[in-house]
Amino acid sequence: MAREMIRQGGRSARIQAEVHRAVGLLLSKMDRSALTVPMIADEAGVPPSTIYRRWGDLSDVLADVAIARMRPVAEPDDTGALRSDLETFILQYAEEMSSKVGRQMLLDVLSGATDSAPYKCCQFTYCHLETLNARAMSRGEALLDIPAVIDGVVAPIVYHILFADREIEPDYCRALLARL
Amino acid sequence: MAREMIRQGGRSARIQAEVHRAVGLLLSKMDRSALTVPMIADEAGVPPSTIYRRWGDLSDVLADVAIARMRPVAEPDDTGALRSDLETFILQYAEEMSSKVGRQMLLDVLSGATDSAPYKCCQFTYCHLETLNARAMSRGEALLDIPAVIDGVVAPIVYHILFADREIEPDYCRALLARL
DNA sequence: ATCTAAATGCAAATATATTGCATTAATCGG
DNA sequence: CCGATTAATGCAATATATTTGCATTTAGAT
Repeated sequence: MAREMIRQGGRSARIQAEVHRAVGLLLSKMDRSALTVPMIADEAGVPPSTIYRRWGDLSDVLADVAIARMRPVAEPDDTGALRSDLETFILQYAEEMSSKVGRQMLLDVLSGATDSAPYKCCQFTYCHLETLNARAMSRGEALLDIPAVIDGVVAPIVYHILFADREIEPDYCRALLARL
Repeated sequence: MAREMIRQGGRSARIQAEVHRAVGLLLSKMDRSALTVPMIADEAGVPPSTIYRRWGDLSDVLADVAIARMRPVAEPDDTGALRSDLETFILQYAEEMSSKVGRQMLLDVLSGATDSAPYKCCQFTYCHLETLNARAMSRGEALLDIPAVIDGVVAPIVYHILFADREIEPDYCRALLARL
């Protein structure tokens, strides 16, 4: 349903913020699988029908919240060299996503009805890497082959998080990086 | 809920089969997002409560059906050499999973309440590759590094299918294989 | 300030999910 | 093969969630 609001101001924005806050609060107190739309509505102080109309269903609300939470709030750390910038970013990414809530956020983004959400989500990663490249460029370093980093490092990490077939330790991430 | 039946025979097995058949039929006729448990129950000729009790909820039923459909029914094709065996398998895997229903099956398996389903699902791939290795061994060929194939080929394919950030063409798959 | 249509709130109607209890039938021990 | 045991089912009642029509509010534009 409506990801982009047609009306930006006042009440509409307030409800969006309240719903996001409510979901965040509830997720911190209870299991995701127990969450319901009426619950969120109650916590946010709006009638359930408002949520159903604006978002569609529970999975859409959760996808919307998840992508909002994944949106980068700050520039990636500047460690002085591309190689360490990349390692820092990858280790942080792996740590965030391999937690229970991280994996669930990924699944929420992927399972929502909004076709563009998964694409947006991986664009966040892409943009991060472009920032590292821009920095490297200003330092005169060789640049990353971004698709190669995605395929060779990010993809295996995400794969093993989603399929839960191995732990994601820092050493494993470093080994993937070393293969580049 | 109950993935493994305690009672294997007669009615119980018949209901399981009927529910799987019903889901398959309905999925071929309508959109996944429109599917409901009462609908499946009606098509399968059982009361909805039976489905709720045995599986839990809709996402569990779909995960169960998806993993059953992904379970390999036959040995992978034998093309006479490991390299071509692997290429054949990968191209086939990519084609099956990159379709709309393939992507949805992956998500159903990953999102279901059964913790073991995602693991089982990627074990199917792992076993396939082991079969190729066993064959290669009998031919006296060098063996695949299976984790490297998963990380270097399968993971990027799955990543791009799930995040829908690029088409999965055969040439792309071949390029991934070439990097090994 | 006024107008217009999007967004909301409310409540009724509908659909879905849960649960207790009686019944059926798969499995086990003889 | 037969009866005993109990998991699994079917049914119906109940609780919960979702959808919808309509009046009202309000953001954004003129």
